[in-house]
Amino acid sequence: MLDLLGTLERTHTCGELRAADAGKEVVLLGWVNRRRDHGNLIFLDLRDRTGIAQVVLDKDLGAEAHLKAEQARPEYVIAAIGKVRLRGKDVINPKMPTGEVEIVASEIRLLNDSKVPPFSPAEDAIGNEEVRLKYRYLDLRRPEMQHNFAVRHKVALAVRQYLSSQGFYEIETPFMTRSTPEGARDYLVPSRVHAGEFYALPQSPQLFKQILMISGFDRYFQIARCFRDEDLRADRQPEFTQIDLEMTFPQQQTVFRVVEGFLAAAFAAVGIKLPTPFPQITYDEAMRQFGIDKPDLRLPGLTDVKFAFAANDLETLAISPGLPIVAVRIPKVGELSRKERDDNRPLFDSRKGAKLIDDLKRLEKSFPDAVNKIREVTGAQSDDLVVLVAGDATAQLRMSDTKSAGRLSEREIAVYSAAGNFRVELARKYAVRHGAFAVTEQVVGSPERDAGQVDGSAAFRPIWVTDFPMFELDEETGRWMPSHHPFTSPHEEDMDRLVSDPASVRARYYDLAMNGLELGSGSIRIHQKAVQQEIFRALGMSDEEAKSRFGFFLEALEYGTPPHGGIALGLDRLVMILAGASSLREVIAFPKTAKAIDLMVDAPTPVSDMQLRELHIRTALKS
RNA sequence: GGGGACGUAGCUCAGUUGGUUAGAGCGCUGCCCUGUCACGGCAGAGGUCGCGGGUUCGAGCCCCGUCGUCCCCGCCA
Repeated sequence: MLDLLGTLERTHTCGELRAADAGKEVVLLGWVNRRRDHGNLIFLDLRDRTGIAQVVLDKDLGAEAHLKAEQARPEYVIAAIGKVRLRGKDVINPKMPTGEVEIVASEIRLLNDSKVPPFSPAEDAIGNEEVRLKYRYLDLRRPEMQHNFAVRHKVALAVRQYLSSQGFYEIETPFMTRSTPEGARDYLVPSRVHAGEFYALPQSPQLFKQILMISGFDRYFQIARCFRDEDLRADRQPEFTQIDLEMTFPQQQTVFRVVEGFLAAAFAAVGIKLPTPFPQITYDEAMRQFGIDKPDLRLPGLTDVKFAFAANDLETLAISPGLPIVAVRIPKVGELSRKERDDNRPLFDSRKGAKLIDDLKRLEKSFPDAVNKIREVTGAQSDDLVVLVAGDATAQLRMSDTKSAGRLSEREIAVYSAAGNFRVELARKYAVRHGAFAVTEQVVGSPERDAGQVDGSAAFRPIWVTDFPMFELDEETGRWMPSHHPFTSPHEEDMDRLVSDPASVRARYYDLAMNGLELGSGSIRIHQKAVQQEIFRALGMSDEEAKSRFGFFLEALEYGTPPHGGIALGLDRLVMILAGASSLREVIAFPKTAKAIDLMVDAPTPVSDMQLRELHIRTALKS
């Protein structure tokens, strides 16, 4: 028989009781985490969001309460009414925050029972994502998940407070909008009223926020849901949340200061000091130093070692003399065995003409001076792993090697990124040995975070990457594509090369990377209609096409559009970093599987013919 | 669209060269137990080996197909 709550009210949460509360009459409400039944003495661990408290039932002190406790099972919802008591010295549990006290219950009410759960929220070790996602409410009861969402809440709140203090208005934009067939695939919403027509869910509020600037709101932000119908990854969900902001009259640095401000506030909210300002690097420099546009600064970058070789060395080694030679150094990994090197070979991408030299010992036999210089210039300690990446002189490639004004050529980028990606792979594989990632885990898991400010300067390494190329060549179509989106402003002094040398045009586009993850990207936008039209043309879009897709926006640009710019940061990814999680699913309450299915509500589903008829839709499925 | 890993009790997993009645730990049920906190002790229940087909005297194990979960490539302006 279940009991009624009646007029009972909670006096304390389970996690808050301390020695100072001894003697208080309390009412605790929560879930039975565990029951330890000693016969005439029963211990119930009562759990709520705040923690766990031990409730004691002594048959001699109350047979009725004891009987209720005997009936209680894991995940029953109960009320424990009684008195807080200091535990005896020998039965204090130092592992629990509430371990110095216990509640001697005079009454237990069983408010609800529970089937035996498919897995226990009380257990630390949890597997099988399928079961976790199906019974998501049980999974979310686990303290770890509760913690992740506490972090998420605190971060979102800190961001709102900071941005509000800087004059930003939070303004919502529509979920049902128009499809703009660039970029990712849209999720579509059929219109009942307009047969055969569809709304699209926004991939981002991009054009709306620009129009809010045209509308004179000066500074806008939104914690905005975005939708992209593309295949999933551990760090990609079909719907995700961005901290989206836009402001009028910004310099790039203005945007940076705002973002640094709210990130520092967000980190502070979870007890971590994040130093500002963040370092900045241009895209070209990032490629040269890290071989990737989202550098992980927790490990050393690439080192240019071309100087160490003479021209005929390169010939002997079949290395392209015109391409860079860089060293990848991973500290403390030690010398690799033949087998380890063979195992690592598939992690190296040689498809675009990059060549890996991973046996420095062997190289040293023929080129002792070169290897010496390399060890010196990379600052390699004796237990550091060093490998070389260069251009393969024997590679047959149909890739343009034309350099445009001062920028990296495609083949140079190919060598750098082969090295950069290999660096990331090695870093991931040998994380235990180099220990650079453990620093982050330590800070994330540090219990001192609640008390005060933990130094995050070594654990979290943000960096701004600036001056991306305006366009990228689409290898399939041979068309120039915008690196970011077509509303990004080119550098004013590069404008005259839009047609003559598009590859050399730099965009006022910037990324924020942290620990090798892309956290966000933004740009200073185009605010003059003529420039916007020119960009559309450079992208191979006819004026008619531009008008039919973005006519409303081009028109808005005609009515006094102020210079403006902004950025969007992935809230889910940010929380993932701060929670020390390895998947977005750990920080999204109701995520979808890799096939974009919600296992709890079982979505998507077929709908009735009636519904389809109203929407003027017929499915093309073969039955 | 492609590649890889996994799928055996409610959960985590073992299962040898294809061979009799498929195991362990946790959980669950019952009984015992007054200081446990991953309580302990005794006894017990619990299996469509993801699903379908094939090979074989015989399949959890081999083959083909299929479904699901995860990771990656493509994709994600």
